[in-house]
Amino acid sequence: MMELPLKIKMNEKLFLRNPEETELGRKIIEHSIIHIHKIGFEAFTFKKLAKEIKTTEAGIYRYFENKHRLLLYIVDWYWSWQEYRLIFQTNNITSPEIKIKKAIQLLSSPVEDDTTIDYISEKILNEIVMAEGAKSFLTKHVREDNQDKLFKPYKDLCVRVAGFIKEYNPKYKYPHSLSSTIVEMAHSQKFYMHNLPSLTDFGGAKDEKKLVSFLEELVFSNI
Amino acid sequence: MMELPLKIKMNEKLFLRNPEETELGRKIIEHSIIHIHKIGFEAFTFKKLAKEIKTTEAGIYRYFENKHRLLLYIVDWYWSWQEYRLIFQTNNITSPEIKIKKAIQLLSSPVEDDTTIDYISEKILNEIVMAEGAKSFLTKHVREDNQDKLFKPYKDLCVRVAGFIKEYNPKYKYPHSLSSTIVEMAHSQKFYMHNLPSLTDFGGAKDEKKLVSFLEELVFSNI
DNA sequence: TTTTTATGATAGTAATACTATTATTAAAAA
DNA sequence: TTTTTAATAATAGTATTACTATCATAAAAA
Repeated sequence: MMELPLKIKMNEKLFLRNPEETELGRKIIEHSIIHIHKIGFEAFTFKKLAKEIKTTEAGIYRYFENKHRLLLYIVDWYWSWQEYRLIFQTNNITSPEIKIKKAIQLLSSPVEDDTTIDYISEKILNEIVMAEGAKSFLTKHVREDNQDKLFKPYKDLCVRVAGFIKEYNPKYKYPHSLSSTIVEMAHSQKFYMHNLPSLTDFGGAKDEKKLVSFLEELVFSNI
Repeated sequence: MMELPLKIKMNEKLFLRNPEETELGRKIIEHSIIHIHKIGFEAFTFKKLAKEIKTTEAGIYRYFENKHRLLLYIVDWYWSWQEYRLIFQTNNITSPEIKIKKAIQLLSSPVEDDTTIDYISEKILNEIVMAEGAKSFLTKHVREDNQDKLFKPYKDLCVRVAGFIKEYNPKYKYPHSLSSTIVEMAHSQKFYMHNLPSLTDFGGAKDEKKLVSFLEELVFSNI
């Protein structure tokens, strides 16, 4: 796959100090991804992360208000990156069918590291989003967070896919719900596949192709 | 709707002392539901709950190892109750089409309190499952919990609905994935509807009917 | 009646989720 | 170059969380 310079503009409310701009900030992002992936979001603390990157707890608090904001930051980054990939891969394609298929494939296939941003591992980030992503919005403060546009990247991606669906069939009544179903299922079915396989029909490890078929059938028999 | 005596057998690994059997135990369940609903699972603590029901923190720890187990307990209770309702409502129905429709309706429609168990509010429980349910399995110890059969009620329900799908069309390749998609979407689309409406096509408050139509179309155009 | 069982009251600990202060250092502005 | 600013390191401190432990007492079962 072709690579190109990538700069994702993040919502300023996510952080206190922009982590992209400093060495320490980038280290925080890099190692929070590794660390959350390793021990899980509940066990993850700023103190542990500080130790790992040889800074102090207070040092990390200068960048992020709390660990939930940091999770939102990396999850938002992930969805922005996915939308960026989708825009790139569907560019110049006119057929809505192919665009939808591209979207499904992009969201379902195993993620490989994109080397353009060296301090973020997209592969690990993808696993975090599968396992912890829902925690970014399953809180008592969803609505305030939503008003602060903190879910914009996820919503933008869903709206884009919903747009493809509308192009394919302008009369279909539930493009947004179908779109969020695809995006969510692409991630949660994979989580189930690895952890609660009886909730899926994808037993083996190499069954991402079946997941793609499932989602494609789900969409195209509908619209 | 007709009511009948209801006794749900809970997995013994969920608790240290069976909460159904004592006054204090039932109070713990009753008020944990109310309290988690009110302040959210992250802010919920045994100390706060203890104060509410005029017992001590240590008193609650005699029943549950930690708050995650308590969440699992009430979430499991919910899915057992839903499966029970589904069994009851599809009893003597032979048409798989009608059974699937019943399932969708049961899972999507607003929940009313079932008065047979006076210390559990199914209506509130349903809202908890929409907002916090995923946290029961989005942990680093999913697999051990799964081995301990702690997700059995959820899986049983999905397997039952998958069975209806197989009855309807034995050749359909993804009955389990489609089933878990329905069950999950019935809950998460409602959550979105109230909190992140742009991810759905259900704007108004009274749009549960549209959700039912969306899910029915999703299933029947597929199988 | 004795023994078991459940609860209440209280204490204590390590870890978490922060906030605050001061000193040091590096980079930018004057 | 000097001075100012900005970023980080080092340290301390607090309230809350997530538990464990102990002992007394009341109620129920044997």
